[in-house]
Amino acid sequence: MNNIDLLKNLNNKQKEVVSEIRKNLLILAGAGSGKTLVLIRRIAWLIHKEHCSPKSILAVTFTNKAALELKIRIKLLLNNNKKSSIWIGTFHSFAYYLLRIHYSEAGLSKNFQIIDSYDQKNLIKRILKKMSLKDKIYSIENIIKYINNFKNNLFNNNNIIYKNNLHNINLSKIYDEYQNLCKITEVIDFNELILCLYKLFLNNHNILKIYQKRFKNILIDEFQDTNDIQYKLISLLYNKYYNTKIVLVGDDDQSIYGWRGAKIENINYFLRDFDNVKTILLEQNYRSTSNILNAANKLISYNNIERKKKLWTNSNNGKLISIYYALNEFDEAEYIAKYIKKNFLKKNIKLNNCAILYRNNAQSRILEEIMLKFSIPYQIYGGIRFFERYEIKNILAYLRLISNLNDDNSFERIINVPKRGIGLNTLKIIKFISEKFFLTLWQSSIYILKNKKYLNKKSLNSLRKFVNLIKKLKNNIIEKPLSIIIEETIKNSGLWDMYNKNCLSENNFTKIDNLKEFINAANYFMNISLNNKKKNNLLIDFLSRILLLTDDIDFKKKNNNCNFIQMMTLHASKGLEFSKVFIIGMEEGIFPNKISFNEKNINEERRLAYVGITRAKKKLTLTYTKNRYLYGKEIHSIPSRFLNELPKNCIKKISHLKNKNIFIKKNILKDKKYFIGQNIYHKIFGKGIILNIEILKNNKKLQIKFNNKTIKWIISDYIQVCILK
DNA sequence: GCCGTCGCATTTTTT
DNA sequence: ATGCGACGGC
Repeated sequence: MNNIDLLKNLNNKQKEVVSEIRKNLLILAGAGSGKTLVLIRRIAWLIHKEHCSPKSILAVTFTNKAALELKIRIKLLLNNNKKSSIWIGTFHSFAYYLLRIHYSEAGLSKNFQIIDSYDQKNLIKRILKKMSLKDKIYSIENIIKYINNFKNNLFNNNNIIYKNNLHNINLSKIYDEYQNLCKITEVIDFNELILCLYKLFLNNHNILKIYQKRFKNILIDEFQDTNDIQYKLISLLYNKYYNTKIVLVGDDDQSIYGWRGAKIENINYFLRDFDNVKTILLEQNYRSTSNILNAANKLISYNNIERKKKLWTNSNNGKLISIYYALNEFDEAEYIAKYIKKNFLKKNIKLNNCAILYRNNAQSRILEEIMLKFSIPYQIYGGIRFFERYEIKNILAYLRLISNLNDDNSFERIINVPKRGIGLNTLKIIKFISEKFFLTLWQSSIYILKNKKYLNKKSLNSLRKFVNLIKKLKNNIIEKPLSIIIEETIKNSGLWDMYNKNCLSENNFTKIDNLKEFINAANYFMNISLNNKKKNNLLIDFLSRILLLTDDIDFKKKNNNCNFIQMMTLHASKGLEFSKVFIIGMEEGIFPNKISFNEKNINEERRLAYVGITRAKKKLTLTYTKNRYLYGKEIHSIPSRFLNELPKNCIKKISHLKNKNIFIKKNILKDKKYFIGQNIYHKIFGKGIILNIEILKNNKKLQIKFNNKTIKWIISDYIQVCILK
């Protein structure tokens, strides 16, 4: 391999990225500008042209999927069958990897486990219950935000200050208790992973030095989505006297994780804090038609922020962007289903290159329903992930408990699953003792079994049975392969029987299926870690690793050759591309989401729309509805402001609403019903539209927006249905 | 201790 | 519409 190959088919800017090795680089890479290709070529360049050791390269991606893609493509390019020693992964897996090695210097226990956001929530719930704080300020969402912000911003929690000082005191009490419980149950959360590594480096210069010396080439992808602590971590790893070279790749227009603490400003900080930085703009888009690109550019220009770059393309106009106005979300889904039938299935065109994107996961439900009805094969990314399923959580809890008896989270989860006669009262006693003597729930149970006075005979018996079961399961794991351990734990714990008993019910059938799938996952994991030296740690490693892998390694045989339409949230679509893209629910309140109706957040929503639009290569369809069911009620929707921000010459509007309106009107008149969005007439106030309906005893109360823009609640008796064209 | 029922609140995005 | 917590009857 020579340098000519590595620069082949690249534009001048791209060539610069691949071959400029004397400077730190800030690459502002627009959507579809060949970013991944360039990254891969650069890594190859470092190895082949500059003779850097693969071990000197650290490549951090945002998701595991991106990491996997990078790994595969590099392997292909390097034509190398050996296991590559380039370190590629997410910040979280990087932190995990190092903390496993340096656990003791980091102040962690040897077998520490990671908790995901679900466990985090449970833990906080338990703390709140214990402290009996009921105020709305102590809602779980708020507490999670507080704790995560606290960690992401290195304890500078300036943005959360409540007027009432008691709140601050309580919040910090909750925080301390949370940290304390994590410590004694030997678990750490996602943010703590990064924070812990940061502190490790900060307090142990000898360790930091090892990695500064090793990682001379640092590449960070999706830099716009890094947070404070990640930025600090990068800064620590960088040592100009060791000649470290950093390449940051990002796109300020695609920053969509502000709610998770991501700071676009990091891009500017990098320019401010680092020497010898060269900024390179990748502005040529190789993905989309110019209609799609123009629409994206126009839309994002409404953010009124100075634009660092502007995408352009050589490709032709292509098809117009369709905007479909649907009656409601069912009509919306049916339109897509019919489109797919007509343009894909009947023509035998594969669906893989086709995606439906939505703002929130709940929107996928109707889609699923309709796709099933029209027999269109689909595949959903995200949503309830495999490892978040109830049955999987249960087996995970058993495995975690037997590898760490002090894992209270897991203990509490499965002490009575399946039912074994240990109810709330027994649990209360166990908790009471644990608090009194500063014991974990497991230790407390042992204590109670010794000092029989705390429980009656029946309860004691049930508890003893449980403790013995766990001991038996624990003894069983010695000297056995991982998948066998898991299989036997599923069977011996009683979980299998619990779901198998009435497997006639569809629900339990899939649950059993998922458990089998979980065993497969363990097998898969065993195979890829075959060269691991220590078998004892395999279970512990497996349990933590899978939490970090949640997003993409869906063990349900994802086969790219299969013919499925892809469905996912806009967030999940980042970094992907499809020939044909639908974005649904283009309505105020949904997209942009109503929680984001302020300037800062609206900008992020707009960037999200930008991300969605730029996923499309050839054809884009946006849909919105007239009415939508929300929280069990039908509401009248208002078209998303983003629709108005698209250039008129790039779009084409489609609606079959007129026909549908007439059809419905007939029904309504027959049933004497009112519906939201219906046009009505009032003797005094004139014409108006129904916004909301409330049912009274004998008639209905209607909220109506009249043509003079006033909104009133009116009893239905005084209203006449008005037939409009 | 278990199970069914009622009423209440809750709907953003994810490593 | 769904899901969770509280409550009461068995």
